[in-house]
Amino acid sequence: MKLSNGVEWALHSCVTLSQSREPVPAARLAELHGTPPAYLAKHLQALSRAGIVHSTAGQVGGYELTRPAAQISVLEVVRAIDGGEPAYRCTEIRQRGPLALPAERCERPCAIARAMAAAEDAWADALRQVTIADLAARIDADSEGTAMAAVSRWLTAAR
Amino acid sequence: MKLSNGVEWALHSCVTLSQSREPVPAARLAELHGTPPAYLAKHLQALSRAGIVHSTAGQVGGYELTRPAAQISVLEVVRAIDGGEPAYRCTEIRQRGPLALPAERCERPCAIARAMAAAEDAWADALRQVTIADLAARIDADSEGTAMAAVSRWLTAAR
DNA sequence: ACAACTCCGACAAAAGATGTCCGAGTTGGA
DNA sequence: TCCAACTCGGACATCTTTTGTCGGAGTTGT
Repeated sequence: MKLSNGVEWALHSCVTLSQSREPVPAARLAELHGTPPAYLAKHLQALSRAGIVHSTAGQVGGYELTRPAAQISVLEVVRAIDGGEPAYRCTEIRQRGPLALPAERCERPCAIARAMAAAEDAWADALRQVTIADLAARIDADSEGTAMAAVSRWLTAAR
Repeated sequence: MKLSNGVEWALHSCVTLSQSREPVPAARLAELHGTPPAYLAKHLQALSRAGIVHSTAGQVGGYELTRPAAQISVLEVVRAIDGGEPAYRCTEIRQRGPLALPAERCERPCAIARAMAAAEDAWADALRQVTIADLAARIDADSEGTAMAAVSRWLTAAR
């Protein structure tokens, strides 16, 4: 079970975007994070499709959050990048082989699938309760209140 | 984020093994579950390396559980197949780019990594509380007490 | 001692993720 | 009104991971 690497870049990008009210180009975000520019842009497109960020073209274009950072959960970002499909998907083993069950007795999911789904629900709930604003606040607290100000300063100064 | 397909086969195999006190060959399990025999054997080897099952060679050989099914958690099986590495692993973005933090201020994990790790802990806790015996009992309950008996009967009869 | 059965690690094929490129559209200025 | 520069967006290679397969080594019962 491996999570796409772009999830990390997307989360950092959202935290960065929460510190700027002007649109930020993808190339600027890539420079700040030290990532391949074109590939980061690909993931930002996924965020745009999910309705998390809004893209404006043109000379002063770029990406910006569609909502306040406190209303964007980490789960939303992860789902946008990684896709909403569950990590464990049942192949319905019980309907194959010499002891195959008839399809009419398989309306409820398999007990194994239920257990795996419950675990994934717990994982999703944990991510749903954390917002982008929370992440920004925690990162700021880790650096004693200097990190977010530095990001905001760099975003406007580099223009 | 995708979980290996072999996890499902391994869990079903463990439930099946819990119903037999004699060793069961990998080919027999593959026939029962309708899976590629050689590939299932590969995953059973992983379970053997993790100390969950014990393999005996020879004419009447096969796989059997090393412990009572009530003492084997689902998490153990998942970890044995999928590997214990966390799904989200931090690339330390904060140490790259123009606003890179010095390494000595990065002893604690990044706030984003902490949030993701907490979610994975919740996922692992959910799977740790379910045992192979629980799965067998639930599958049996779903089929009104006929499934496990049928498995046990098929395992001995097909010999 | 033999023969048959088992597991086990090394070898290909397929899929997904990663990374890159150029075109379409839009905006600001002349 | 036109132009030029900048932006995003989807289509195109490259690469790692997963999936799947095979024959060999070892062990057990006859």
